[in-house]
Amino acid sequence: MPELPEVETTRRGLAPYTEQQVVEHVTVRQPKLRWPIPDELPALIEGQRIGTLVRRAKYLLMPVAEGHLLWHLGMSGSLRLVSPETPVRKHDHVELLLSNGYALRYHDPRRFGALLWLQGDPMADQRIASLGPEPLSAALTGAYLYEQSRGRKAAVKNFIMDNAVVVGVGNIYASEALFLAGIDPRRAAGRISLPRYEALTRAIQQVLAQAIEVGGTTLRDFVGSDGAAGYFAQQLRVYGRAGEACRVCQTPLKSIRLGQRASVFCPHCQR
DNA sequence: CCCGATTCCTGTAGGC
DNA sequence: TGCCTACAGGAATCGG
Repeated sequence: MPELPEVETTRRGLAPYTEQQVVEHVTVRQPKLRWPIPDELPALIEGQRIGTLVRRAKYLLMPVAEGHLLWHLGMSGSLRLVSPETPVRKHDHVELLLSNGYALRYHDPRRFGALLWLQGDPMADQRIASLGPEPLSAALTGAYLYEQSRGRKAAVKNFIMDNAVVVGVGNIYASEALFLAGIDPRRAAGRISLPRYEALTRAIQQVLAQAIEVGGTTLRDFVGSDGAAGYFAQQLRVYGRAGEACRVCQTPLKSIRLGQRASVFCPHCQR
């Protein structure tokens, strides 16, 4: 389940091997991803040079010629660099043959990911333009979240997972950050104080920065690596631990559903 | 505008 | 051992 740290780790791993390379050939084996891969995409990028990779939210932007490839890893997608002779696996949907001899392969069993073409300025695309601030930028502050949340009745967990509010906070990191900040995930977003949003901001930044660090050490080598998810290595405090003891107070962690997804929290530490 | 429900997909885990 | 079902979830879209 690639969240922001995994996408950032992917960007860092791929950049040295893809930037300034020419896309010699494109193979699309399965165009039916979250959105269909445009038929004209191979013709648009073959023979073109790849520029500097940029991550925005959980999107990976790859500038090529007069536009950008927009990758999204969904929840089971991965990008890896292999020798073109490496046998193609089930669910290897797209392959870019690069001028340095590497093949960039997109693998995605659940096909929740996407590969789109953005002509011209990527910021003109609605799905990019409508995104909230990056969580690790100075734009995310307690005051910002406090202001954005006034009058909103949705649960705070759903609020911080809203990409129009702040990007890159998926179920895992939302759960972990709310635990660190001591906030009950069910609380109405509009009824949480400024100091608590300041604590929540610090918690979001802490869990994401830590995960990038871990990913950076375990996923550094994308060449020939299988891209095993690095964040599993980190100590999760609540996510996936329903019924187990809270690491702080030993109270059994509770699991509820918020916005159609599992939310685990400590009923004693989070209020 | 806001918010909750639904949808896409397949591998895995748990029950029997 | 094998069949069946529930669950995992990012983000667009729709309905109230």
